Amino acid sequence: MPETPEIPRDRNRQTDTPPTPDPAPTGSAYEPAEVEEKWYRYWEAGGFFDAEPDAVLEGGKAPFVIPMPPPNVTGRLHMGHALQDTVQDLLVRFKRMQGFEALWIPGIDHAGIATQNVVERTLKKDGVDRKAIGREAFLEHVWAWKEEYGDIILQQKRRLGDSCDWRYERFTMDDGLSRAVQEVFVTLYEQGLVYRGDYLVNWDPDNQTVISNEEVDNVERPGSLWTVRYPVVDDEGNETGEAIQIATTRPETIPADTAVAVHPEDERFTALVGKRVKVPTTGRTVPIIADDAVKMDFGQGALKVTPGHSEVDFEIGKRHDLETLSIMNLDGTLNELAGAYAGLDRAEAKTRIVTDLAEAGLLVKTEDYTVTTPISSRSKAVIEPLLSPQWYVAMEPLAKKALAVVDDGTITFHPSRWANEYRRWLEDIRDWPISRQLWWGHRIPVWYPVDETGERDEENFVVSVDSPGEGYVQDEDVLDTWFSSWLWPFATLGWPGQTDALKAFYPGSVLVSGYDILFFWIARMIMAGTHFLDEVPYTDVFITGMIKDKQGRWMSKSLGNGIDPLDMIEQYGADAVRYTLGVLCAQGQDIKLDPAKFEGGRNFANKIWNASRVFGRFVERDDAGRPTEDLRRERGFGELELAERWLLTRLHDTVEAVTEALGAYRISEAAHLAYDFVWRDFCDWYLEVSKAPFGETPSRETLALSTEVFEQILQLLHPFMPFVTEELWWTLRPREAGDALVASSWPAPDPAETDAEAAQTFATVQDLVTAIRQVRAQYNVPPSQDVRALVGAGDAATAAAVEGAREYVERLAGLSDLTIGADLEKPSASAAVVVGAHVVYVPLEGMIDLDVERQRLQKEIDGKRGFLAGVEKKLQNEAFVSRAPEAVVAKERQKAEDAKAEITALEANLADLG
RNA sequence: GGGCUCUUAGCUCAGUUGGUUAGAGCGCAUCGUUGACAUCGAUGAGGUCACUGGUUCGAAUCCAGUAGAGCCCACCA
Repeated sequence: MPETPEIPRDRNRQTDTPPTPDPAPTGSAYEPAEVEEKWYRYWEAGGFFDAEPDAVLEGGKAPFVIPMPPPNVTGRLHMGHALQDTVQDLLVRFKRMQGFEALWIPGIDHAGIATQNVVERTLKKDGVDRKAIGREAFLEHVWAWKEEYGDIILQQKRRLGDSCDWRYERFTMDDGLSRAVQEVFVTLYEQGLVYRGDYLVNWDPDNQTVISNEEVDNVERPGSLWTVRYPVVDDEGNETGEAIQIATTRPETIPADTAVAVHPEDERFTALVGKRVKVPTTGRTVPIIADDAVKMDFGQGALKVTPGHSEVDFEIGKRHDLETLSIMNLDGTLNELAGAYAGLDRAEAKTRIVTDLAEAGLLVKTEDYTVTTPISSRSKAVIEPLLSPQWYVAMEPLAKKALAVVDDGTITFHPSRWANEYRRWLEDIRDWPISRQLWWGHRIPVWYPVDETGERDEENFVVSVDSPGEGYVQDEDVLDTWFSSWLWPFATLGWPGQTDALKAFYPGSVLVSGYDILFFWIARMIMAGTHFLDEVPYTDVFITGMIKDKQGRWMSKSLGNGIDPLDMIEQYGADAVRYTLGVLCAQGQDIKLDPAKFEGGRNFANKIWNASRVFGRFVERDDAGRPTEDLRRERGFGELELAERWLLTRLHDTVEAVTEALGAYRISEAAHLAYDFVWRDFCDWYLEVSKAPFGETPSRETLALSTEVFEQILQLLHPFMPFVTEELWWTLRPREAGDALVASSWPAPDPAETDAEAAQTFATVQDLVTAIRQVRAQYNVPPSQDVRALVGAGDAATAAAVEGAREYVERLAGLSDLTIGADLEKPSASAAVVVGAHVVYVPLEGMIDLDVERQRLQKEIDGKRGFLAGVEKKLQNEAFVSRAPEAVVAKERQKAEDAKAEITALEANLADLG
């Protein structure tokens, strides 16, 4: 049995003193570099990311599990990782705070071809040739390379703040996973789902390996379409003078033709079917056959059949029992079957053959033609369809199960349209060629008997994890990289061992990935999970958009348009990068990324930092700078001031909305909601209103409430911006060691501490303040100059409400005097603004230009009238009043009334101006 | 050849089941250095939601079509 991975069982939360936060920041700007590293070290060493099977199995905690898409061992962190990791970490931290036993499993993929190429190139620089040193020595080099560079990307992920449980870290080539891979191969073979087949494969002549369909890109390229004469011959082999014209884009494969095909219903050729033609460039004659696959309207209506080098032709060949000639070597040169062209590279051969055809008078014409060319997505080499024996997985039985779990809703895709893509692929799936002609990878567990001469018996192989014993040699090939990564969600937990980790954390919760590996990986993981464990690997799949450059192009080395996330972290801070990516992560559209966008995140982090200083500097501290006093609110909700009741109400609503949005993977929305609350509500209004006047210390009650709300702000923002929030967390009040923000609970404001009426009143205050500021701006009243204002309230009750908020309005609008009354005498030479049920007069003796004010009022009145007209038209519409819901109609009526009152007030003021 | 997505302010994009006078960030304009923050504050300008038609009392939102942009599948040699 494979080794069960060693996962420590004790939660090891640090009890040492946590790092010292900067207690009384003196600079005006937040410096992320100083705080990020120390907190990450504290979190990791303190075991704050640890997830324990026992907590689930015995503690009754609900698990939340995300398998990290393992980055390639050759990889460096790029923006795609940064985006996906941000989402994953956000979810993991959020769920962890919500009380889930949250596990994010990290690891690395061995990335067969990519790694082999990298190491091969490195060796070549030192003059070492892979083939010369042999398999064993080469693999030693690869392992050495892996040991040296293999975990760079995981270190980089730490910079981003990834809260993985690193104790679970795995590598797709480690012992446990290797064992799992081999067993899966054997199991599938025993189930009849792995087989060896001799078919046309996608051959990459550069890397000299087969690749799967998914690894091939079809690229349109300018090329040529040549029309070639194939002379018809009689039974004796003499040319009859007739000929069939054939259009082809691949004249270099002519020597491998084994038939010429026409459509059975094509009357132009009916008489010729059954006769033979002479294949140009070779003396061979081949039959003219009839097959449905031929398109009558393409070229001259006749097709050369080359079963050894074309998939369609291969199928035709099977139907007509044609010979399959393979004229190409594995390196893309032609072999001896190509006669005179043997030894030439395929491109060279093409040119030569065209020239020779022309000389022989067999070339009818050459046309420009756009050729769809298969390209290896990795090496960019033109793929050659070649006949080659390979190992395959029969996919249909696996696909059926994987389809069922999406159809029945066990797995949900976000956004849902990806489920359709997924279905489309699975419903029309082809068998998966899994063998690769590489050295770096999982060796195929197939053993061939060898005789004394060393001859391998290809027929009587044994499929087994371990060698059957003396006299057997193992298959030289390795398995496709994806054949190990499709086991990732459970192999990382110790499968096929029945470990506690597996019991506790399988099935997982969410997979976050880009759509680029939907087929490669996501779909196959679901197949593997449902097939081998009878359970889905996760219930939710969140598909992110792909990161493009500013102009919408893919980021690539050749274009040099990549943005290095580490540079961005250095420049703006990890929190800024994370927050910005969170904002941009809306509903799976691709993201055009301009590095300047990170400024927004940086500014937000800075804003939070500075906000804490408004009240944070009044917190008493010891010599080490730690807060010594635990300020707690003593007043009940009802005793709080208006602004405080409003703030708590907004906090409650915001937390609720953010929680809901995160739960539904609406990351961008959650980010915006939190931002608005922190910046607009907390900073712009609450802090401005509650700030102590110059030279005064705010009351303890004010400090207590500010601390309380800010603490929840930090919790709310922590999944987005873990570093700055953790740093500030320790500056608010004395905390026990280990009482870190990362381990705190997701905020849950008391629904009883909300007050819709207070919120309404405060909104009126905001409107009044804004209105007065508008007047000040309109008339360029400098902030240093105090003005008076008069608020005429509609009735005594609203007047009283505004009276209660008098101080706010005075302070925020810069008023020297505020008169409030239900029935005010309007001062002369004043600007008038209507705010809901209130009219605000701002006396501007000497500052006001009556003409300008008249114009402004008229414009305002016209606007309101236009609006009113629209509303009244709606209300006069019998159909609207009778068919629209009552609430909607009532709302419209209210709008009309408000507009009328506002117009009346404004008109009165206009009249007063004379 | 099939399928999917996108088109909303100068730019980049939000807009959940159809009901706001259509929003944000950046940019732009005007004003602002007394103790959180100029990585800031206040105020403002800026949109017939690609186009056409339909459904509906009501459409940026639903349906059909048109035009652009992009992506994914597919054996037209």
